[in-house]
Amino acid sequence: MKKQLVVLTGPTAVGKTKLSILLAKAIDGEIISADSMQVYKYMDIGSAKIMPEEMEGVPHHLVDVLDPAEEFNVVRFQAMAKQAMEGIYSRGHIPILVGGTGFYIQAITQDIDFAETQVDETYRRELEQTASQKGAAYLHDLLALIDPDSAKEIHANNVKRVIRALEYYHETGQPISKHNETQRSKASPYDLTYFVLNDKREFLYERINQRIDEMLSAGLVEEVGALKVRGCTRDMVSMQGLGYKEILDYLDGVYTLDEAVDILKRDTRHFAKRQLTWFRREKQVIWVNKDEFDYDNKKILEYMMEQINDSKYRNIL
RNA sequence: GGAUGGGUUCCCGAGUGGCCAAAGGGGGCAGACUGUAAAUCUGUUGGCACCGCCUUCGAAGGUUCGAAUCCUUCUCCAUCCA
Repeated sequence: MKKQLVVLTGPTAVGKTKLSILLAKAIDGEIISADSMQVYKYMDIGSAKIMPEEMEGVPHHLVDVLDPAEEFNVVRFQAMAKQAMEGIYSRGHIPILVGGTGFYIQAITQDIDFAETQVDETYRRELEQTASQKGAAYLHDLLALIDPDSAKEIHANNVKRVIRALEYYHETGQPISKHNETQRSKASPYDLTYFVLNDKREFLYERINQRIDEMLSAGLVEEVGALKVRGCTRDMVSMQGLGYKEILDYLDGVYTLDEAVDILKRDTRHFAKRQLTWFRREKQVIWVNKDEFDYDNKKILEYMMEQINDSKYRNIL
């Protein structure tokens, strides 16, 4: 029998965190954060991290556990999340995956099998250098030689993904396109209920702008300044987070504060759009449009409970 | 009151007689995504009955086979002189 798993996601600033607490209490769940930034310590304001007093006693996992200098990626997330889930199941609780990183969620719900190879940093750097010296097209041609399918799918300008495809072949001797294909066709090993909380686009954008203003008055600049003093630099994964990279640029004199804030707001809006695109593509998601519930979390929760109770039936279909 | 520069598609901004529904950028919208994913990348952006037609370049007239581009008047903005 499949184990139960609940996912609560949605675009940034839509209100996932608050709802997640209600949900966790209602189903006796524990929360696993599926968020690439909230894992990091000292990054509270910019990542809109939930604070201990807001948790209301609901156990949270993968929040505030890594140092900003540490690298984080899907594979690591997957391993940590799976481990947390084991603990949760053993306690007889239901894991609730909460967060906006669609890829991370997919890594769990589809149980993607990432080849357990070691990333060869030297090779990666080599490819990066080749790209900057001989151009993206050259690298893409290289990929076409060993994995024409991937070359067809990945745009030449998307250097990061071209590099990963090349890297994958280098590590495994297999084309990544083939690997992707087999992974894609897998069914979820969980009794899954996957919610996407959403709101009207204009309201969402408004909330994003508003939230960033709040972050600023809560001391975002100071937070980033402190990280800088700590030795955080742009090339760290943690400093690629929205709010961090822009404010870092401001502190480095690349932009004025106003410019940095405008860019941050815009990029966050763009991000929200990308998230939505991702979720639209996911199968078996249950869209929860806030306006259809009069923006009443109680009504939303009621609906979610129904869906969770129906999930067993639904997952057999 | 006078002089000069200027009003271009959602915004900024090129365009100075045909190759202009109009470069480029931004924003918006849409999409991709299987070890950096809050990353990275792509497409599209006047309307339609869409290989063609219609509406657009401050407004109204005019010149011309033909105008966003030339002329006239008006109007608004900016700067300068009074």
